[in-house]
Amino acid sequence: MAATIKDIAKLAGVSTATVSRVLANKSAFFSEATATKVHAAATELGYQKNTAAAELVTRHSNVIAAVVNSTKTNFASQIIEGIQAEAHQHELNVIILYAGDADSAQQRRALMTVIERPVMGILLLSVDLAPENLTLLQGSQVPYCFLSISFDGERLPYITSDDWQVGYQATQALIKQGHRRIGLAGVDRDFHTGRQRVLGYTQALQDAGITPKAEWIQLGNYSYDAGQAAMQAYGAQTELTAIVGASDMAAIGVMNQARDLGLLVPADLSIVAIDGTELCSLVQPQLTSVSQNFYEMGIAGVQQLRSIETLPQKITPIKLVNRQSVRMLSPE
Amino acid sequence: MAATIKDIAKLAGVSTATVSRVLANKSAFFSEATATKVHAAATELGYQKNTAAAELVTRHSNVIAAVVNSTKTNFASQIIEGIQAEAHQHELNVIILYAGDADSAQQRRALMTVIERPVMGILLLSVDLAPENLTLLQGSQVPYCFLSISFDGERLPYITSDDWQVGYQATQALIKQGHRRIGLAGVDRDFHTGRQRVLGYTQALQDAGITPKAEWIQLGNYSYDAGQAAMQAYGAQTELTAIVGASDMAAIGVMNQARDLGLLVPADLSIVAIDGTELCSLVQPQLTSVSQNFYEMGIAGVQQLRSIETLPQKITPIKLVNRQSVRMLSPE
DNA sequence: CTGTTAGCGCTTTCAA
DNA sequence: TTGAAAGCGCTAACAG
Repeated sequence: MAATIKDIAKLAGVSTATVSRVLANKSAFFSEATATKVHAAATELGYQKNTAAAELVTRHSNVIAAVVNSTKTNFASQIIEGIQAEAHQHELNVIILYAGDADSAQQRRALMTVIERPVMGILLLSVDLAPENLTLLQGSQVPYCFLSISFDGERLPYITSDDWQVGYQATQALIKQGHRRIGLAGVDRDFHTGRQRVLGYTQALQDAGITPKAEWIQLGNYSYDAGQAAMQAYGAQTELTAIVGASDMAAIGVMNQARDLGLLVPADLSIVAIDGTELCSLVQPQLTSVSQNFYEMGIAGVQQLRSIETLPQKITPIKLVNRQSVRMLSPE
Repeated sequence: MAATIKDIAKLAGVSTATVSRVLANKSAFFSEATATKVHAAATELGYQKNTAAAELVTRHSNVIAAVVNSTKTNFASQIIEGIQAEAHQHELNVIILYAGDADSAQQRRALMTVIERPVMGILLLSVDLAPENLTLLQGSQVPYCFLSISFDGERLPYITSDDWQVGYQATQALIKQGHRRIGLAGVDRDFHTGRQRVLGYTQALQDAGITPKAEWIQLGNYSYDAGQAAMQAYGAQTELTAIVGASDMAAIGVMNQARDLGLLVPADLSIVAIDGTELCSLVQPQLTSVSQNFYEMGIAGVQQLRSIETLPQKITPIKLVNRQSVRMLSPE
């Protein structure tokens, strides 16, 4: 049986109120003498505070919950690092929950575990909530903010990159190197994020006077497999000289499949990845990428939760990072 | 102000006890009629249970906390998936905390957040606890188990692979392909796990009549950088024909550095990685590995927590997975 | 089947 | 500076 403030009170010969005060360090509300007694008793009993009980009365919590869509999202860790850094700066603790990929039941489970307990806010990393779960979240009164995902009509609070720009800049980087037949591999057009990337991609081509063919865009779910499948669809004889991978994983899928088809990167095919996680510098050749600032997303997310007024949307910067997967194309 | 069972009780015209009963679905302790009334009232008020309050009285929690050493541990996600699968099977929820790499303060923070609240158990993934934090953990009365890490003298509960075997089998795999001058790159000899791997490696060589030179073993912290540094130390003119990477990351570091030195894998240098995460099939050539069963570690961890009797240690199986980074060496 | 009562461990007025 | 008392939201005897 764990010791409680009651036990301490008895041992120190004071009231529980006093114990509570010195333990909470409400200085100027107790004397040095009693403080010493109380602390002594506490250590003697190996006292561990029951924060849950305290939160029950203060109706206040210092934990932030980060809900992640799947263990496979390789950029999540960067966001989480940002969250932790900012949270710890403000004496906030963070817990992480995995909500599964597109599994409404798993999402619900994760949401429930945090909603049913006192948390000061919920950050949803790249999770596309099922409608019923969104209702649940909104009904919970807990402040929340989506990270690395955006929405169309609904006015949900989110922080992410400008996905249109992401698509545009990735494509433009290739155009600048002389490429004109450029694919886009592994995007998901079912959601806002993907649609924006497609739009940016298309616009970049059109601004260069290029009309993209429908088959240049290969849809998918941003995964390695999606990248592979896309490259298979393009085929060894593809007219494309460059491809934008919808994510790092997709880009790697494209690259490896290209190699299997006998295409060398970047000699035969240039690739730009979207995300810019450490994966890009792990593979050979290292992938040039449009890199998102995931760390800052995390920071901004915590700030959003802490701010009273909700300025619903925020955009974090992106930048092109040149590595080794793009080659300048000389005019044919 | 969120609705409580009191509100429901009032609205439904019953006692809070009854509300509690139907909401907890203690069937046979209430009539259909009242149940309907209560549920109606609950939905009308948008009631959300305060589980923290409930746990306070039942002194019971259904959440398992997984403490992970760092966001960079790339195999953690597999363990977590195992944990979740097993946990959900038993109506348990899981939360994850990051404890930082070797930062005692961060460790403490993570531990505190879970110890101060009701959790049914704590799983520590590959975290090497500072002595004072171990004391903290043990004093908390909460069941715990280490995963993917082992200890020497102390009788701490842990579940992991047989690291001696890991080292032995990785080395042996190379020997079987005709290699005799084999390095070990990126191991950390400061901890039990690393020491065991070194021992296994050494024994495998000796069993083949080979006496390893001291410089064949390059110490490090299992990271990409450690792998790179190791390969740099070996140098382009190395006598080694094969290297065991202490982790996937280390192996990739070795491989990329080797390429920078003009060495081709596996033509000039064979590599076996330890861990066998998806990283191994992402890189080119794909890395042959001694693969650990991380998913099963997660499952076993939850089972350990649920079992009354603590059978302190458990070993999960490993297996050699042949990919593309090892080449048979013809006799010179 | 249902209500009354007590109490989980803690904080916070209010009085002293 | 301290203690008594009330109560956070919930569950669990116990009695009816």
